[in-house]
Amino acid sequence: MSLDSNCPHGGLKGLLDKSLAKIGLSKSEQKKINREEELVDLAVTILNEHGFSGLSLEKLTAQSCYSKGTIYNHFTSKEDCLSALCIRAVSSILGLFKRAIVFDGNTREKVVAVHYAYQLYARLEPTLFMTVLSSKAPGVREKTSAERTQIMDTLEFEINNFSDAMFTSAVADGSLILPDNISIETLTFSNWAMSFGTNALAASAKDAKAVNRLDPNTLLLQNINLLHDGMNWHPLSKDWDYQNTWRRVEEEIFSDDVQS
Amino acid sequence: MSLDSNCPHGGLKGLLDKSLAKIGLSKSEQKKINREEELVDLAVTILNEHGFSGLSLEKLTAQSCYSKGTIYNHFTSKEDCLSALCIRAVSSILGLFKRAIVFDGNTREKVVAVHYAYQLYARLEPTLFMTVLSSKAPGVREKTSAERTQIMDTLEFEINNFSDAMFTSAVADGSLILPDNISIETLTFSNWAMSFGTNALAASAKDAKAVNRLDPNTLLLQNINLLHDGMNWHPLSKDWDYQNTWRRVEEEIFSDDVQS
DNA sequence: TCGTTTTTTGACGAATCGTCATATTACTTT
DNA sequence: AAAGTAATATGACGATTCGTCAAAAAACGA
Repeated sequence: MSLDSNCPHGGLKGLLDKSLAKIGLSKSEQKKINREEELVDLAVTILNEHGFSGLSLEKLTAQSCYSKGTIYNHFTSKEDCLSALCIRAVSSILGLFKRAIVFDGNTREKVVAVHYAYQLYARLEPTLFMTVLSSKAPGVREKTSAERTQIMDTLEFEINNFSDAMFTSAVADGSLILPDNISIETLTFSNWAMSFGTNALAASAKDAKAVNRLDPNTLLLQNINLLHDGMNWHPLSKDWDYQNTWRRVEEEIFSDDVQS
Repeated sequence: MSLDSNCPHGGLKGLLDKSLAKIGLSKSEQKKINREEELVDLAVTILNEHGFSGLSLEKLTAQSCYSKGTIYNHFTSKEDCLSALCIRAVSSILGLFKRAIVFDGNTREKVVAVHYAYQLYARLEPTLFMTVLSSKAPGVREKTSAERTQIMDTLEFEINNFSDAMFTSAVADGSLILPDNISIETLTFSNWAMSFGTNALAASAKDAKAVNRLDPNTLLLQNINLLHDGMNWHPLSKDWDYQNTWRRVEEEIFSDDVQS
């Protein structure tokens, strides 16, 4: 992302204030925000290099140009930092979802596109993807600052509404009829569970025989097709080539991201 | 489990050798095995009390009656210890599966019973349940001793065969016809992913709105029903009362476990 | 009983955690 | 521009954890 550094000892200090003071933000507040972004970027690097348990605020301090105190001024604890990474991850995912949903197709295809987006993120950023789960562990949540918990809740609310809306519009256009005793909320959760479960297992157990005996590229699509067929969502997979949809999503929406 | 202690400073030393020397096991080898069991028990306690990141071999040393060196004689690292917990978890789960599979019903009901067992374990031992995932993270696997990795692979193979066999017999009795391009292996994985995803999210995100707006008791059953219907597995959920199956499994097989 | 092998012990250095008194910087007022 | 005040940054510190290793103790064999 940003290669800029607010490093107090760096030579660029003050040169990059271009976008500060966008109404109501003091110089220092803006600086703090920039630095936080910078620190999260760095934390992502460390997370990818040293894995989950290798992430320490000690390392973050050492690799940044700031001191212990400053770091702890941003993150109240290692867990709080992890939650910041989680927020980064969920924001990115939501961004991908919003790109996916405009796919040109029927509602079931649009949802396939969203699942594609989810899987893409899990594949490109496997560790970051898993932070979403780890940061909800009791021990982590407790040590997360109130503000960050607030932000996470908001994000979660937004992603939930996004998902609910997909199924609501499918019901509206008649392609999906809610099964007995199954609510929109349940469908949102079913889709989330299947997609999360598939991606999590595919990522972390990819060496296991249960996983590597399967084709990773179409794993999620097959699972999602089974689920959507079970919801009796038209057109059913026997009547529509969702493999083709999958390819189209890749080409038409995410071709740039796949290369990287 | 075992309340016995092989503690070198304890007063019971040597009193409990009853079952030693079952062909080929020397006294000391047997002692080591007993102690390992004892240590894993203790590690489970610590894991449940202090959570995932609170588990340290330091604490294990302090709370056991052994010294640092002895502990490190059993577990080459904290991660190796975590893998031992994972093995404990998977063994327990496999045990529950074997109890569930004899449920008196059709093949789809039997699989529902197995999913019930999985969910039961996730509910009774949430942290231990999650070790199965955490212990597959790259950083953990690398630091796990070769012998333990071997054991985990064996267990995984066994649980996989168990699952494959369920679907094979469903195909054999005609209730399930394999959809196009869908293999037994894929079905095993789909079921695993859905069940794991549901249980993991239900456990770790139970405070989140996406989850707590739903009924936790039937969450998994609903998701599994959608999946099995999608597989076109007879009898379909519209033609059979799987809620009743769910209750029967609870009463007839796991009533003792539910209380505890 | 004595000597050899194996196991156990706990002290150690390195890394990490989170805190806090002090130093520095930024902002305001004159 | 200088002085004063408020906000921020610094890094030393004690506590905890990690994993190692030489020495002590126990187990074993003759």
